[in-house]
Order: sequence, then structure tokens, then C-alpha cells
Amino acid sequence: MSGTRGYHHGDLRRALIAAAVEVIEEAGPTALSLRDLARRAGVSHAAPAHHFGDRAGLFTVLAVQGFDLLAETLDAAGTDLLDLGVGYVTFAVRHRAYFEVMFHPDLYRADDPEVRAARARSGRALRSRVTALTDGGPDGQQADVMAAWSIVHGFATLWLAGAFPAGLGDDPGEAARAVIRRLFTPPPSA
Amino acid sequence: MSGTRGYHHGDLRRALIAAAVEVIEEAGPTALSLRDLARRAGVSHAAPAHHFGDRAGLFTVLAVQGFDLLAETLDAAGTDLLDLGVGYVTFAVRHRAYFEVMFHPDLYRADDPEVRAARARSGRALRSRVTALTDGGPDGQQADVMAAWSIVHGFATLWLAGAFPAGLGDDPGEAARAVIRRLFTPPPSA
DNA sequence: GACCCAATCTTGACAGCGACAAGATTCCCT
DNA sequence: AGGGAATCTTGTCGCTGTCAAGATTGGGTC
Repeated sequence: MSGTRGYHHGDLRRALIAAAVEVIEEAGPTALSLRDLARRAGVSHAAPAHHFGDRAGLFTVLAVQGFDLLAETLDAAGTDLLDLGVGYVTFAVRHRAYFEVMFHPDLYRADDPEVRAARARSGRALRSRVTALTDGGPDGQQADVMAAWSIVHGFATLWLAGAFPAGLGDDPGEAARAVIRRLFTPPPSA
Repeated sequence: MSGTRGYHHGDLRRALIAAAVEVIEEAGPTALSLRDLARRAGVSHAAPAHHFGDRAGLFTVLAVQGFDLLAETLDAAGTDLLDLGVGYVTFAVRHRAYFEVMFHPDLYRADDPEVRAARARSGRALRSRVTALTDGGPDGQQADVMAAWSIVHGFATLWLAGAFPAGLGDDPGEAARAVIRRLFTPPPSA
């Protein structure tokens, strides 16, 4: 499994995934082509089909890995609600390729058992952390989670789409901090 | 310009845009094919190229129309900050096709002058309404706008992606109201 | 160590797509 | 009535995903 020589690649699956992440990072999921990935890995044009079945199969694998990575990130985030949110935004920007795939269910098989499980893991991570850090009533807990999720997800999405005005610097985590602070707290009246 | 008979379609541009919105609504922007649109409109496969140049040209037109539609929606929204947010979410769900295109700049020519102008219009609408409804200091105004935008945009995106748990009903506006309430206000302690 | 099966990868082919070029048809204005 | 411009068609090219069939190799068993 040392190199790419020989009939068998040896580590093709991993190589294809790595190349896919790179391509998506640079040009978005739409630009991803199985034939291009095969070319980059130095294998024939139909080799990827064996590992992923089809294009949706590859995206399905990426979605699973992405949700697992997000769950780990959230579990490892700081104990503060702000740090948790910054962790979410940082994940989206650092692992942009995974993030974009994860929240475009039309790209992959969203009802795949592994996807459901991975998504449930990251959902549990987010939910447990938020509910532990807010004191909304029993009725308000779900709305608290949704609010926290919405504000960080919206920030990440808008940041990645380049929708925010220029001049915010290049540290999304820092910019996100000032925004997330508005959640659950009245604005600092001047 | 009565029907589709004759060499000239008469209203092809509008028909193609309408068909595009329909397709995107059902299957996402990725599924859109110029040849399919031509088929639906009953014209030859190369007819769309004359009106939009290429695929990105069509998405560019949709982005312009979408940002203008959003600007109108925000201008017409209620005077409350909650109503403004509900208006944003309602726009995203009702005009899902436009919304998805608008915030995927890799689909269209984001630096197109008309796009810039339309985006500026909707940006101004959002900014002016939010700053009028919050009392954050001069330094905090930008963060206030970004926070409001983030929470409604995140809610809309997650709702459209089917990321929220089931059982929230089918009225995104109502569900959004409980979430947006968390902005700038402490949670209702039980 | 020889053998066989399954996993892996290749070759070949097909239909659909975006894009471009060149020609046909029609509208509109003078 | 005539002519230019706008609109639409036909034909073609390379690219893509997907399927089928064959070639090669690794790993386990006797």
C-alpha cells in the first residue's frame, strides 16, 4: 500500500475522498466529477464507482464523516455557550467541504442508516450542550436549541457565501463571537 | 404572443424562467438543465442560450429577481422586529428556488452589476429596518444586523434542509417566531 | 506452495449535458 | 415593400455519470 504503482492502487478509497474534499473546497460540490477524481488518483474513469457506487454514494460517505467530525468538534468545544457557537462556525469554515455537503441533502442519500446515525450523534451533541448552558423552561428548551443552532448556522452560511460586507477581517470565529453574544442577551445600549 | 405555435415562441424568456423556478423548487438548482427547460417550453435545445448566454446567465437573472423580491418583502413586512424576521423566513420558504440560488454565488456571476445592485437593495432594506428596531450602540449596530440576519437565515436554511426534528408543524413562520424571540432577550426562565 | 474466490481496477460503450457555430425564420422599423 | 436585427433551429464537440464485461491481484484454504 505504499504508492500508486501496480494494478491495485492500495488506498484508492481514501485518496478519492481526500481529492473530493479538495475539489469541493475550491469549487463547490457541483464542480465535483468522478472522472476528475479518478484522473487525480491516477486510476481509470470507472474506478470510483466500485467504492461509492455512484456520485450520491460518495456524497453520502462525506456526509457521514462530516456529521461525525461535527459531533467531535462540539463535544470538544469549550464550556461556554459562546465557545460552543464559535466552535460550530470554525468547523464550518475549516471543513467547508464537509459542511456544504452535510446541509445539502439532495446531494446524498439522507435516509441512509449511517447518515441518520451520524446526524443523530451531532444533533445530540448540540442539543445536550445547549440545554445545559441555557435555563429556558421545559417548553422553551427546544426553541433555545433551535435559536442557538440557527444563529451559528446562519452566520456560517452567510460567511461562506460571502454575503457579509467586507472589512470584517479574516477570523470568522472572532466576528461570530460578537454576533452570538446577542442571543439571550439584550443589546448593549449605547 | 398568444401561444407556443409558430417559429417564434413569443414569451420564451418568461416561460424559461418560470420553468426554471419550478424545477429548482422540486429538485434543487443542481437538477436544472437548459435542455430540459427547452423541452418543457417546446423549443429547441439551444434556444435558452440566446436569452441567457449560458447556465450561469440564467442563474444570474434568477439571483437579481430574487434579491429584488426579497427587498420588496422586507420593505412590506410589519414594523416589529419579529415580523421582519418572520417575513424573511416566509420569503425563503415560499420562494425557495430564488432563495437557494441567491445564496449560492458559485452558481451565478456574483460580480454582475445588476446582481450587485439588487443585493445592495435587499441589504439596505434589511439593514435600515433592523437598525431602526434595535438600540445597539454605534459600534454594535453592525453586529445587531448580522445577528438578526444570521438567526433568520440560519432558521430558513435549516428548515429548508429538513434539519430540524419533525413535529414542528408545517408553518415555518410560527416556528420561527418562537426562535427569533430569543434574540436580544433573555430566555423565559422557568 | 498451488489454487481458487472475491475484491479491485480497466476497457468499452451509451445517453444526456453545456457550449459553440452556422443557418433558417420572423418581427419591426423605415 | 425592403432590410436589418432579433429569435429560434440544426448539427457538432467534448465532457459527464452509469452500466456491462473483462483483466489483474490479494488473501485465505487445502
